[in-house]
Amino acid sequence: MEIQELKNKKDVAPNRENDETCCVPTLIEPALGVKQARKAADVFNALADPTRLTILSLIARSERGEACVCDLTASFNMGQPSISHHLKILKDADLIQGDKRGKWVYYSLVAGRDEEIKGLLDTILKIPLGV
Amino acid sequence: MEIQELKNKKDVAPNRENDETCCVPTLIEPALGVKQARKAADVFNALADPTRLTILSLIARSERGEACVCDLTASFNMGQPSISHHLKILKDADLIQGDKRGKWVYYSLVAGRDEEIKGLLDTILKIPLGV
DNA sequence: CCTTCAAATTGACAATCTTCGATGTCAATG
DNA sequence: CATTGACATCGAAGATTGTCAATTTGAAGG
Repeated sequence: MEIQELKNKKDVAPNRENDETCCVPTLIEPALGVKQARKAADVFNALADPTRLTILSLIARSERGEACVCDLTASFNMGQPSISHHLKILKDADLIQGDKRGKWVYYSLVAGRDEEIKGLLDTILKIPLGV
Repeated sequence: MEIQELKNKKDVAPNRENDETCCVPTLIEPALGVKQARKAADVFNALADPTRLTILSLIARSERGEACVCDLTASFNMGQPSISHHLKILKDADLIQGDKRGKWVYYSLVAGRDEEIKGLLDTILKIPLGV
């Protein structure tokens, strides 16, 4: 998850008049800030695990839009600490929020990003499984 | 990137009539197939790196919708093998395609998934950088 | 208080990822 | 056909990740 600065434009040849002569880069516009790329990668990284996607899906499709850790733990062949670990990653990426009520903690999609998150899931889940 | 089956429904208590008594999971509907979750996680994983996001952004915003490896290599403080490695990951996730013309290989967004990919990038890049 | 139970945290380990340097491949060119 | 340049592949080093077992925290109830 290391990050690197884009090289200064001056470091690369400025023009490509004759396209076939040599590899003279047409450097593209200020594409994406370093911080922006890092932040976006963090969000995608939170989504880059089957368990976490399933957790999100379970929460998104649950009757009340929330699920407690014990609900989730019961749904996987995996220890409770692992589920807590995944929940923390989703929470750090601002995808879910926890609400402690009594002894239980109920997780739901972050208010206001509800539709955005469901949209991301839907986009990806439309992809055919291939082969 | 390990995957696990959802536990059988029978493994968890079936009802939650009295909400406050105990943690009796309301198990949610067949949320997400294992294969589907894995495939989706692979795609998100390909997007979960700042360098790869920047590469995608450079390609998407380039004048002709494509860039050769030397263009990209010139844009990063990183060796050419590393760029090739990232390109392979993006290609394996069916996000980009390579076209060899002469000595050069030109990469572009996969035809037909053009808009989908740009949509994913836009969704995430709208996220405020926060703190 | 003392116990119980839900959830978070810690420490350890194996597996995976990012990067690099070195080498291999393949098209163009002389 | 030998060389050059663009790109891919390989092997290794170091960092990061996912999982588990053990422990800790914190609220509820006796």
